[in-house]
Amino acid sequence: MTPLKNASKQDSKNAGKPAQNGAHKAAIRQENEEQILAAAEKVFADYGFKGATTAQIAEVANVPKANVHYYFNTKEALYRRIMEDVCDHWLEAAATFDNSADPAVILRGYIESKMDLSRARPDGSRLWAHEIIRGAKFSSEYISTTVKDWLDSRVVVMRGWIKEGKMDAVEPYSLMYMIFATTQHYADFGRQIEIFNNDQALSDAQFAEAKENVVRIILKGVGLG
Amino acid sequence: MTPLKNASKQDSKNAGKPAQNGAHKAAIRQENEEQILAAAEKVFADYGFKGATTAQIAEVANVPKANVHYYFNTKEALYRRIMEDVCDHWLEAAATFDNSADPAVILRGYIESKMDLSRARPDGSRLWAHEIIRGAKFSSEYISTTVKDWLDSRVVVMRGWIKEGKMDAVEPYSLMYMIFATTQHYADFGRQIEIFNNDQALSDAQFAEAKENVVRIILKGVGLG
DNA sequence: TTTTAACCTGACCAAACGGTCAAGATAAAT
DNA sequence: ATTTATCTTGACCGTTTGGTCAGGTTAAAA
Repeated sequence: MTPLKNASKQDSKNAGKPAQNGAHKAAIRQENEEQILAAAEKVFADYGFKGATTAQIAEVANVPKANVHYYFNTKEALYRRIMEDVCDHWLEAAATFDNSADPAVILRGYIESKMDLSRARPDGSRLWAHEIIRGAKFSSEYISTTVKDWLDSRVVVMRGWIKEGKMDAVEPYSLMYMIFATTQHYADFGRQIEIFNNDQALSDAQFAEAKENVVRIILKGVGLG
Repeated sequence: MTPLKNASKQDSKNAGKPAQNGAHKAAIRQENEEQILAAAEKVFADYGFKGATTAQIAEVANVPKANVHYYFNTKEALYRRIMEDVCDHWLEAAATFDNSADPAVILRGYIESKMDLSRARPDGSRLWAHEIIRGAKFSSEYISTTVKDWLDSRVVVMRGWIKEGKMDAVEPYSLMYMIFATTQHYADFGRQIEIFNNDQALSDAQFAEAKENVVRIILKGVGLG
């Protein structure tokens, strides 16, 4: 499988298309691309790569189907482009996991930023879930390099905390999987939570409470409470 | 949306088909149905309802496509039948959450049985994930009745524990969502965990360690450690 | 103003889709 | 032995799929 990201943003965005345009033309292109990308993210998030159709993406984007193929040659190219965006956002959340501060502060910050990401961009999380459930066909290289390197380095940091007696001797991988799972659950299983919440989406207050509960349980659970 | 389960197991299993057969014919039917169901669970788990194709199910089951439609009239009927099985298994795990014992024992037992279910039947969990991510189109009634009733009753039990000072004052819903998310993550995101584990599925020993870590973090996290 | 390059889209295509059916094969009931 | 009911499946059907393309429109460049 080819790598998810093997070209610069600019190259992949305008694959085989002009780079320099007049202001008006450029604006048209940008607006149409954004509209199609937003629609595709929704439809892919609902049905996954195989289940989504270009016709439905076009309908949601409110453009003719042929226009979708004008801006993004193939369904796969469109999917890859969106996966890049999702990965970029994930990396932003990952960056909050620095190691310049107190373990409790670091973990809290990371959990909170992942919860916020689930709240702000649930479709990205759901799309990622589809991708992994299906076997990470498009993104296994990205996971085994970028994400794994990041994860392994955090695991080293945490083993340091454990050795220094700052944290309980829990397996860092298990802890990280728990953080991934719990934070993303609020996006991926948002519909289920909504049903449990009497068919109403969580209010901002409810979500804030959930976030605080997640932080508290995990921090205390690893001896940082 | 029609209810997921509106007929007895026997009725839906042999929908419009004979109930009494000679031993040989009955054996043939049972074997073919099992083969098709097993194949369908895999394919639906990979691609979801819309993304899965009856041709692929037939290929995995090693029967002609027409035979799939002979035993299960439509793709939807086949999907519903498998969802029923998944729900039945979930109910078994749910049953381990009794309230006749110590809170720590109860929670440990429930978490462990959910982890074991993820290990033993990952496809069922992945299929459920597809169903919810997509918006619970087929199962919203089941969730809002059977599952919600079960969940709410456990929440009441936990609020009792909190009032009696046996457990920290965490929001029970947040705790349950964390248990759902973390335990199911080992099935739904199994491929990702595999990649992090140097492209090797977790060994029995690794999984047992993960299970123990999950139990320990959660129990301590809610003051039951 | 003319030319050129980009944008737009209805109509179309081959392949894949869920589902049907007639006709043959097999086994149970008579 | 004959009838009856079930199992089996290649061939087929109408629809949907991802993708193409000719020919038109629009705006930037010359």
